[in-house]
Formats: sequence, C-alpha cells, structure tokens
Amino acid sequence: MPELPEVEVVRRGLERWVSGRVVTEVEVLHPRAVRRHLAGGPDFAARLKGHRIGVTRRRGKYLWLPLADSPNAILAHLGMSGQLLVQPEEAPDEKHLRIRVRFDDDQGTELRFVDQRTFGGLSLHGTTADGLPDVIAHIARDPLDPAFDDEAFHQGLRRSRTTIKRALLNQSLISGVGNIYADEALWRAKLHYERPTATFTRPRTTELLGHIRDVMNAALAVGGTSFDSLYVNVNGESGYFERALDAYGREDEPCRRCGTPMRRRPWMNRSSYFCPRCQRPPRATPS
DNA sequence: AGATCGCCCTGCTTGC
DNA sequence: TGCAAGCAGGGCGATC
Repeated sequence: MPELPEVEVVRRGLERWVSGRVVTEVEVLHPRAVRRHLAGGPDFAARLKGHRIGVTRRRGKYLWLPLADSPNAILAHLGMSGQLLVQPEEAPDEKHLRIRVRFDDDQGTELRFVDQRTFGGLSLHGTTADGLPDVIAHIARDPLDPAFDDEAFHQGLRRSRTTIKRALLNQSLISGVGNIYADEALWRAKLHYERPTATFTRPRTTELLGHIRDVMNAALAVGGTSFDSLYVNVNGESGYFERALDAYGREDEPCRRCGTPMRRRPWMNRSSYFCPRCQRPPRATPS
C-alpha cells in the first residue's frame, strides 16, 4: 500500500506528465471515488472542465493538483490500493477504473484513477493562503518536509499520553508514516511499539526521526529511479514491490541484527512486527 | 478535548 | 472442492 515514498513517486510522475495540461472531460465511473467531493460526481467533472493543471504538491500521503487558473485544487488520496496512471487514450480500461480525465492537447494520454478497494479518491477543494487544500489543514507536515519542526514533534510526544506507534500513525502529529514505515523505523531504532512517548528524551526522538527519514529516503531512491519512462513513472510500482523490509511481514524470520525470530502481534486491528530481543517491551506492558 | 474504536471495501489466503 | 472467515489497513466520525 502506498505510503509517503510511493506517493512522492506518483507526485513526480504527475508533475512530469500532467502539470500544465488543460482538462476537457472528466468521467466519474464510481461514486465512492469522489465521496469526499460532497457535491457529487457531475459537479466534480463540471468544475474541472476547461481548467489548467498546476504544479503537483504533496503532504504526507495526500497529493494535490492545483488548478493554475482558480483557487481550487484536486485533492487525491490513494488509500490502500489507489493508482494514478497516465495511460494512452486507446489503452483498454482497467478493471477497477474509477475516474478518467482527458486533456485538450495532442499528447495522446489521459489520467486515470484506478482503485480496487476504493479507500482512496479524488475531490475538489478551496485552498488556504499557503496553497494547502482546506480539508487537510489538520494534517501535520511530513518528516521529509524541510519545514518539519523536530522540536515541536518532540514536545508533542512529551505532551501525549500515548505509545510511540500510535503517535507515529497520528497524522496530526507527523504525517506520511503508515504501518509499514512505522515498524521499519522502530526496528531500526530498537524501540518497542508500546513505548510511552511521555518519557522520550530529545536524543531518542532525534534518533527515531533520523531512522524514519533514512528508511523513507531509501525507498524513495529505489522508487524514484527511471523517471524517463512513462510506465515506471506514474504507477510507482518499481519502488513499492522491490522495497527491502527489515521488520514488516517478517514473522518467524530471523532478525537481521541478532537472528532472533521476528514476531507479529495483533495491534489496533492490524499487525505490528518486531524483534523480541532488540525491541524490548516497556515494563508492566503486555507484549 | 484528547484518545480510542468501528467502519468503509474487495480480493487473496487459510481452514474446515 | 466449496464456502466462510481472516486479513490487508488509512482516515474519519462517533463516543467516552
């Protein structure tokens, strides 16, 4: 499932292949794909028609395409299974094609939103003074944002009465970290997912942030290659499927540091993967 | 008001 | 072999 690095790969692909083009027609093939656009599919389509796409932007796992000639932006979230594809117009429709956007030029390609599980979607929103779609004003900056405030994040951890993995998945504290990268970063930092955040020292927070950035940048480096090719460019798959993971999905496999079998624990209706030796649980907390 | 939990959705895997 | 349950899980709204 796409997390920050995969979404950034998609953003770059859209910047290369979609920014600057003018929309002529929008087809909404599944209402759930525009459920965040409260006025509905026909309104979504009508309000895009004739507008030029600006430079794509991203925060966390959200990306958006500002309309160059209006104060609005197309907001996109890929959810669990969403893809934004730039396809030849004559390519057959994908099985789970939800939205099609056509352009007025001679490039011969169109933008397609394809999403099997329909957790993702597109919607149109007004933007705040800094260009952010108004409905994601509560989403914190992500750790790859140059303006991310490490000290504010640390103070946020200290203030919260929660545990570290919950905090990492709280998109209003830090955005772009999902279940996979949370487990990867905690493994690298040798931290158990149930560690209380209130006792974090500044060096511990700094080290954890470093691991989060390292693992994201490594994934981005893999996914961000071969940007000349349209195919690799816009679906982001090359980075996603070849990603080397140290923790996520490695139940019963040896820890790459100490060889101890990795464990999986049910957690918040999903799973946490960790090394029982490298990542000791806090005292008086069931592991 | 901050923290937690249920729900949305489909296809693949697992187990009886 | 067939069916049902389990699992994947981000984000939002309801609830405590």
